[in-house]
Amino acid sequence: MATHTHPRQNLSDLTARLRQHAQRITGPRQLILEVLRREDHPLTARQIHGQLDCDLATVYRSLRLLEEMAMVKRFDFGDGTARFELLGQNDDGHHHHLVCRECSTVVEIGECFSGNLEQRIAREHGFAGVSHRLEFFGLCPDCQTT
Amino acid sequence: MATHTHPRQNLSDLTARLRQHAQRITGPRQLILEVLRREDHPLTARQIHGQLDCDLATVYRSLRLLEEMAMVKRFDFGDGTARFELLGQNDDGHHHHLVCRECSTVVEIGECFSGNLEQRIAREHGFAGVSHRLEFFGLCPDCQTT
DNA sequence: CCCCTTATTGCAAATCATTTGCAGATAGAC
DNA sequence: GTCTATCTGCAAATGATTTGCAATAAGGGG
Repeated sequence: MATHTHPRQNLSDLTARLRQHAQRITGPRQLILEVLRREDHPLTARQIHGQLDCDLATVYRSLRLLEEMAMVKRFDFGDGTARFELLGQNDDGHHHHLVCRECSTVVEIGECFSGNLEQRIAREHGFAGVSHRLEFFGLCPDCQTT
Repeated sequence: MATHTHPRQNLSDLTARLRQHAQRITGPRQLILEVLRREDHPLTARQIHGQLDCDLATVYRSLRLLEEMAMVKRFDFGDGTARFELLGQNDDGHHHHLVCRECSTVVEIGECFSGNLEQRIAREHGFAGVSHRLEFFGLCPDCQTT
């Protein structure tokens, strides 16, 4: 099954990480972390906001902060809306997704192509610090039968 | 060097393709094709509009049309702005880019990981018609020295 | 070559995701 | 409890992209 990467960390671990960065532990931030912890798939800011009682702008601000602290990772499925996932303590969050073109179901993909390709591309073009963004799209089992 | 895929097709070839789809050959459309043909890297709608004398909305509408006709391909570098490239006659446009995080210079990448990975992922999760989106990001030679 | 129908354009206003200014609220140090 | 820098809520701004609508132009038919 979806081998997700969240060690199901508890809230106090999360707030501790927040505190380390000299950030305040506010109500909204705890709520956002709870929502992200509860769901194990990428959520949009709007989806998170829907399960909360705070301003949408605060959700965006908090997500941005959490992203800078490497507590959440931002994903882009090319539909013009960013998705966010909680990152584990020592998780660099490098993984990809398989997204259904029809119903937007998301499956997490652990695998990736060999790092060789990336290194070769970097070398060939003289680029440094090369990373990549990779997502898969297709029709999920349910949507095929429809 | 950038082995780009444009066969440097001429305008009449392009308008012929337009005509085949029962679309009218209008001034703006010809202009947009000319701009895309001249530049061999992905352009934003705004950049295209900057080299033209027609409404920005028309540029968006035309690009969407051309995309549906598979004459241009849309790319997403994750900065919230779509880029467009002209496609060759029998080009499916499948290639990737290496984008400089600093100056946004774009290098076209012909290579891709083996299709095996994609097929295995599709099979493992029961998805059909799986495709992928892959872009590389890094620091170009110029921006490293700065 | 003109006419007519229909596709297309320009313009302005609408959307949508996301950001920002600012005044009032509140964590957390003392 | 006080105090101050950090947050939040709210409203307005931004930027990419889309859309409604009346005016315009492409291209087939005569």
